[in-house]
Amino acid sequence: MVKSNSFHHGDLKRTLLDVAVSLLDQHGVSGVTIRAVARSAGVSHSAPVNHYKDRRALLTAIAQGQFETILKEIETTLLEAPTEPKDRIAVFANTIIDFGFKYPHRYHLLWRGDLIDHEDPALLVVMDSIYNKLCYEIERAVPGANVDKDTVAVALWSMLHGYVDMRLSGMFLPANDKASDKPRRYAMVELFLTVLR
Amino acid sequence: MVKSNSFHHGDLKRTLLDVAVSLLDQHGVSGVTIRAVARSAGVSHSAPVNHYKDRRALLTAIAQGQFETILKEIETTLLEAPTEPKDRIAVFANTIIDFGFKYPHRYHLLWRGDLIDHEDPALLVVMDSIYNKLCYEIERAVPGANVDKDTVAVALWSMLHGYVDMRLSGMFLPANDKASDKPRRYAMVELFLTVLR
DNA sequence: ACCGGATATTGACACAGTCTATATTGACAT
DNA sequence: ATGTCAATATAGACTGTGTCAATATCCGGT
Repeated sequence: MVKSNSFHHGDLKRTLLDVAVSLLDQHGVSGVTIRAVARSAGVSHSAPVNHYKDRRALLTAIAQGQFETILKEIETTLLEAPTEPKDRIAVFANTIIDFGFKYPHRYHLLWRGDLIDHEDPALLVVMDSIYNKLCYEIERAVPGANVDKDTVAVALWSMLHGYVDMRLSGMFLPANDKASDKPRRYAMVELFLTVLR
Repeated sequence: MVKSNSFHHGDLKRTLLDVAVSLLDQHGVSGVTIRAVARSAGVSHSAPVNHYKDRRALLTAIAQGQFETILKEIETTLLEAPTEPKDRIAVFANTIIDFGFKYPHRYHLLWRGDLIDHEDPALLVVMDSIYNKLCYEIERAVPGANVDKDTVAVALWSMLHGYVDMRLSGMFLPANDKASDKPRRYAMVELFLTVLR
């Protein structure tokens, strides 16, 4: 049941989530407290517990939603991407890096295993979807080659995550992200793609 | 001034640091609170302020010490490493990955730019030392090649950090870290090294 | 009309970081 | 030895947090 219920507050659950993302963008994850979210939504400090039992549950919901956004972005971009395998693999890289730089605090939250529930089924589903899509494109790129597809996928995603994470942390400054021309690409990604073939 | 002072407590500053690292290993960074450290050192909750003005200052000191440990480990290992450039580059990879798996909570702290002072001079010095050492070995590996050394260095370190960070976060499970035989190497690292030449 | 479950509020508790005021200690000059 | 001063340690207070329990309020169905 639980249709689009309207009570004191029309669909507070959704409102809480939106407000939480907004606070996240503005102040980072430390600014996303149950009480701050409640304040910002105009409800009592204890109202959110009916919709998210924990701070952890709230943050997990945010993460899940953001992973879904990334997945959707990858899917739509792939629709109009070239058929050249390396171009398609670059779509993953570009999407992830761009998302990280555009929404630094959201990106950081995605990998805060200490703050979110990394066993959450919905979360695992969407992460697996992204990973499997990546593996599929890698398989297309090097059909019979004697490289382990999982190794390539993990190595690539590791590089992407590590780069974004270190850059966003403010601790890794050597600025060298000159993107090249046509379809925007990062030098690092192009370098990595030379391992294929 | 400030020789090895002994007051109520012989060298409390050092004791606080040791206790903090111990708490970090046991309970993660969230367990390293000023008050918990003070309790564990047997002093009042406000005593640490004389040595570390902040929680941030304390955590920064921990991070700096750990980076120095890593640097020292790399240096000593390089002394008895083969002269083959790829082997020497692998020393960086192995040291960082191994450290991460051995001390997960310490590793995580190293990149928590929101918790430590990433402008701290001592911190920057040791990080630069590691980075420059890595660049030096990369330069040796591909002397005149038309690849940007910084791009390679950043790409490699990104991959290492991303891999360790995702594995430690508990959110990236595809287990594929089969190390190969001789000098222990990670498949991912070997894959990456194929981009050189 | 009313009843039950979902939803929201209020208040309390323990813990955190940080600040201020105060007390203690040790070294050093007199 | 005495007194002074800075470094060091303590105690207390303030605000903010997550979480829980008790209570109040509203909605949909009977």
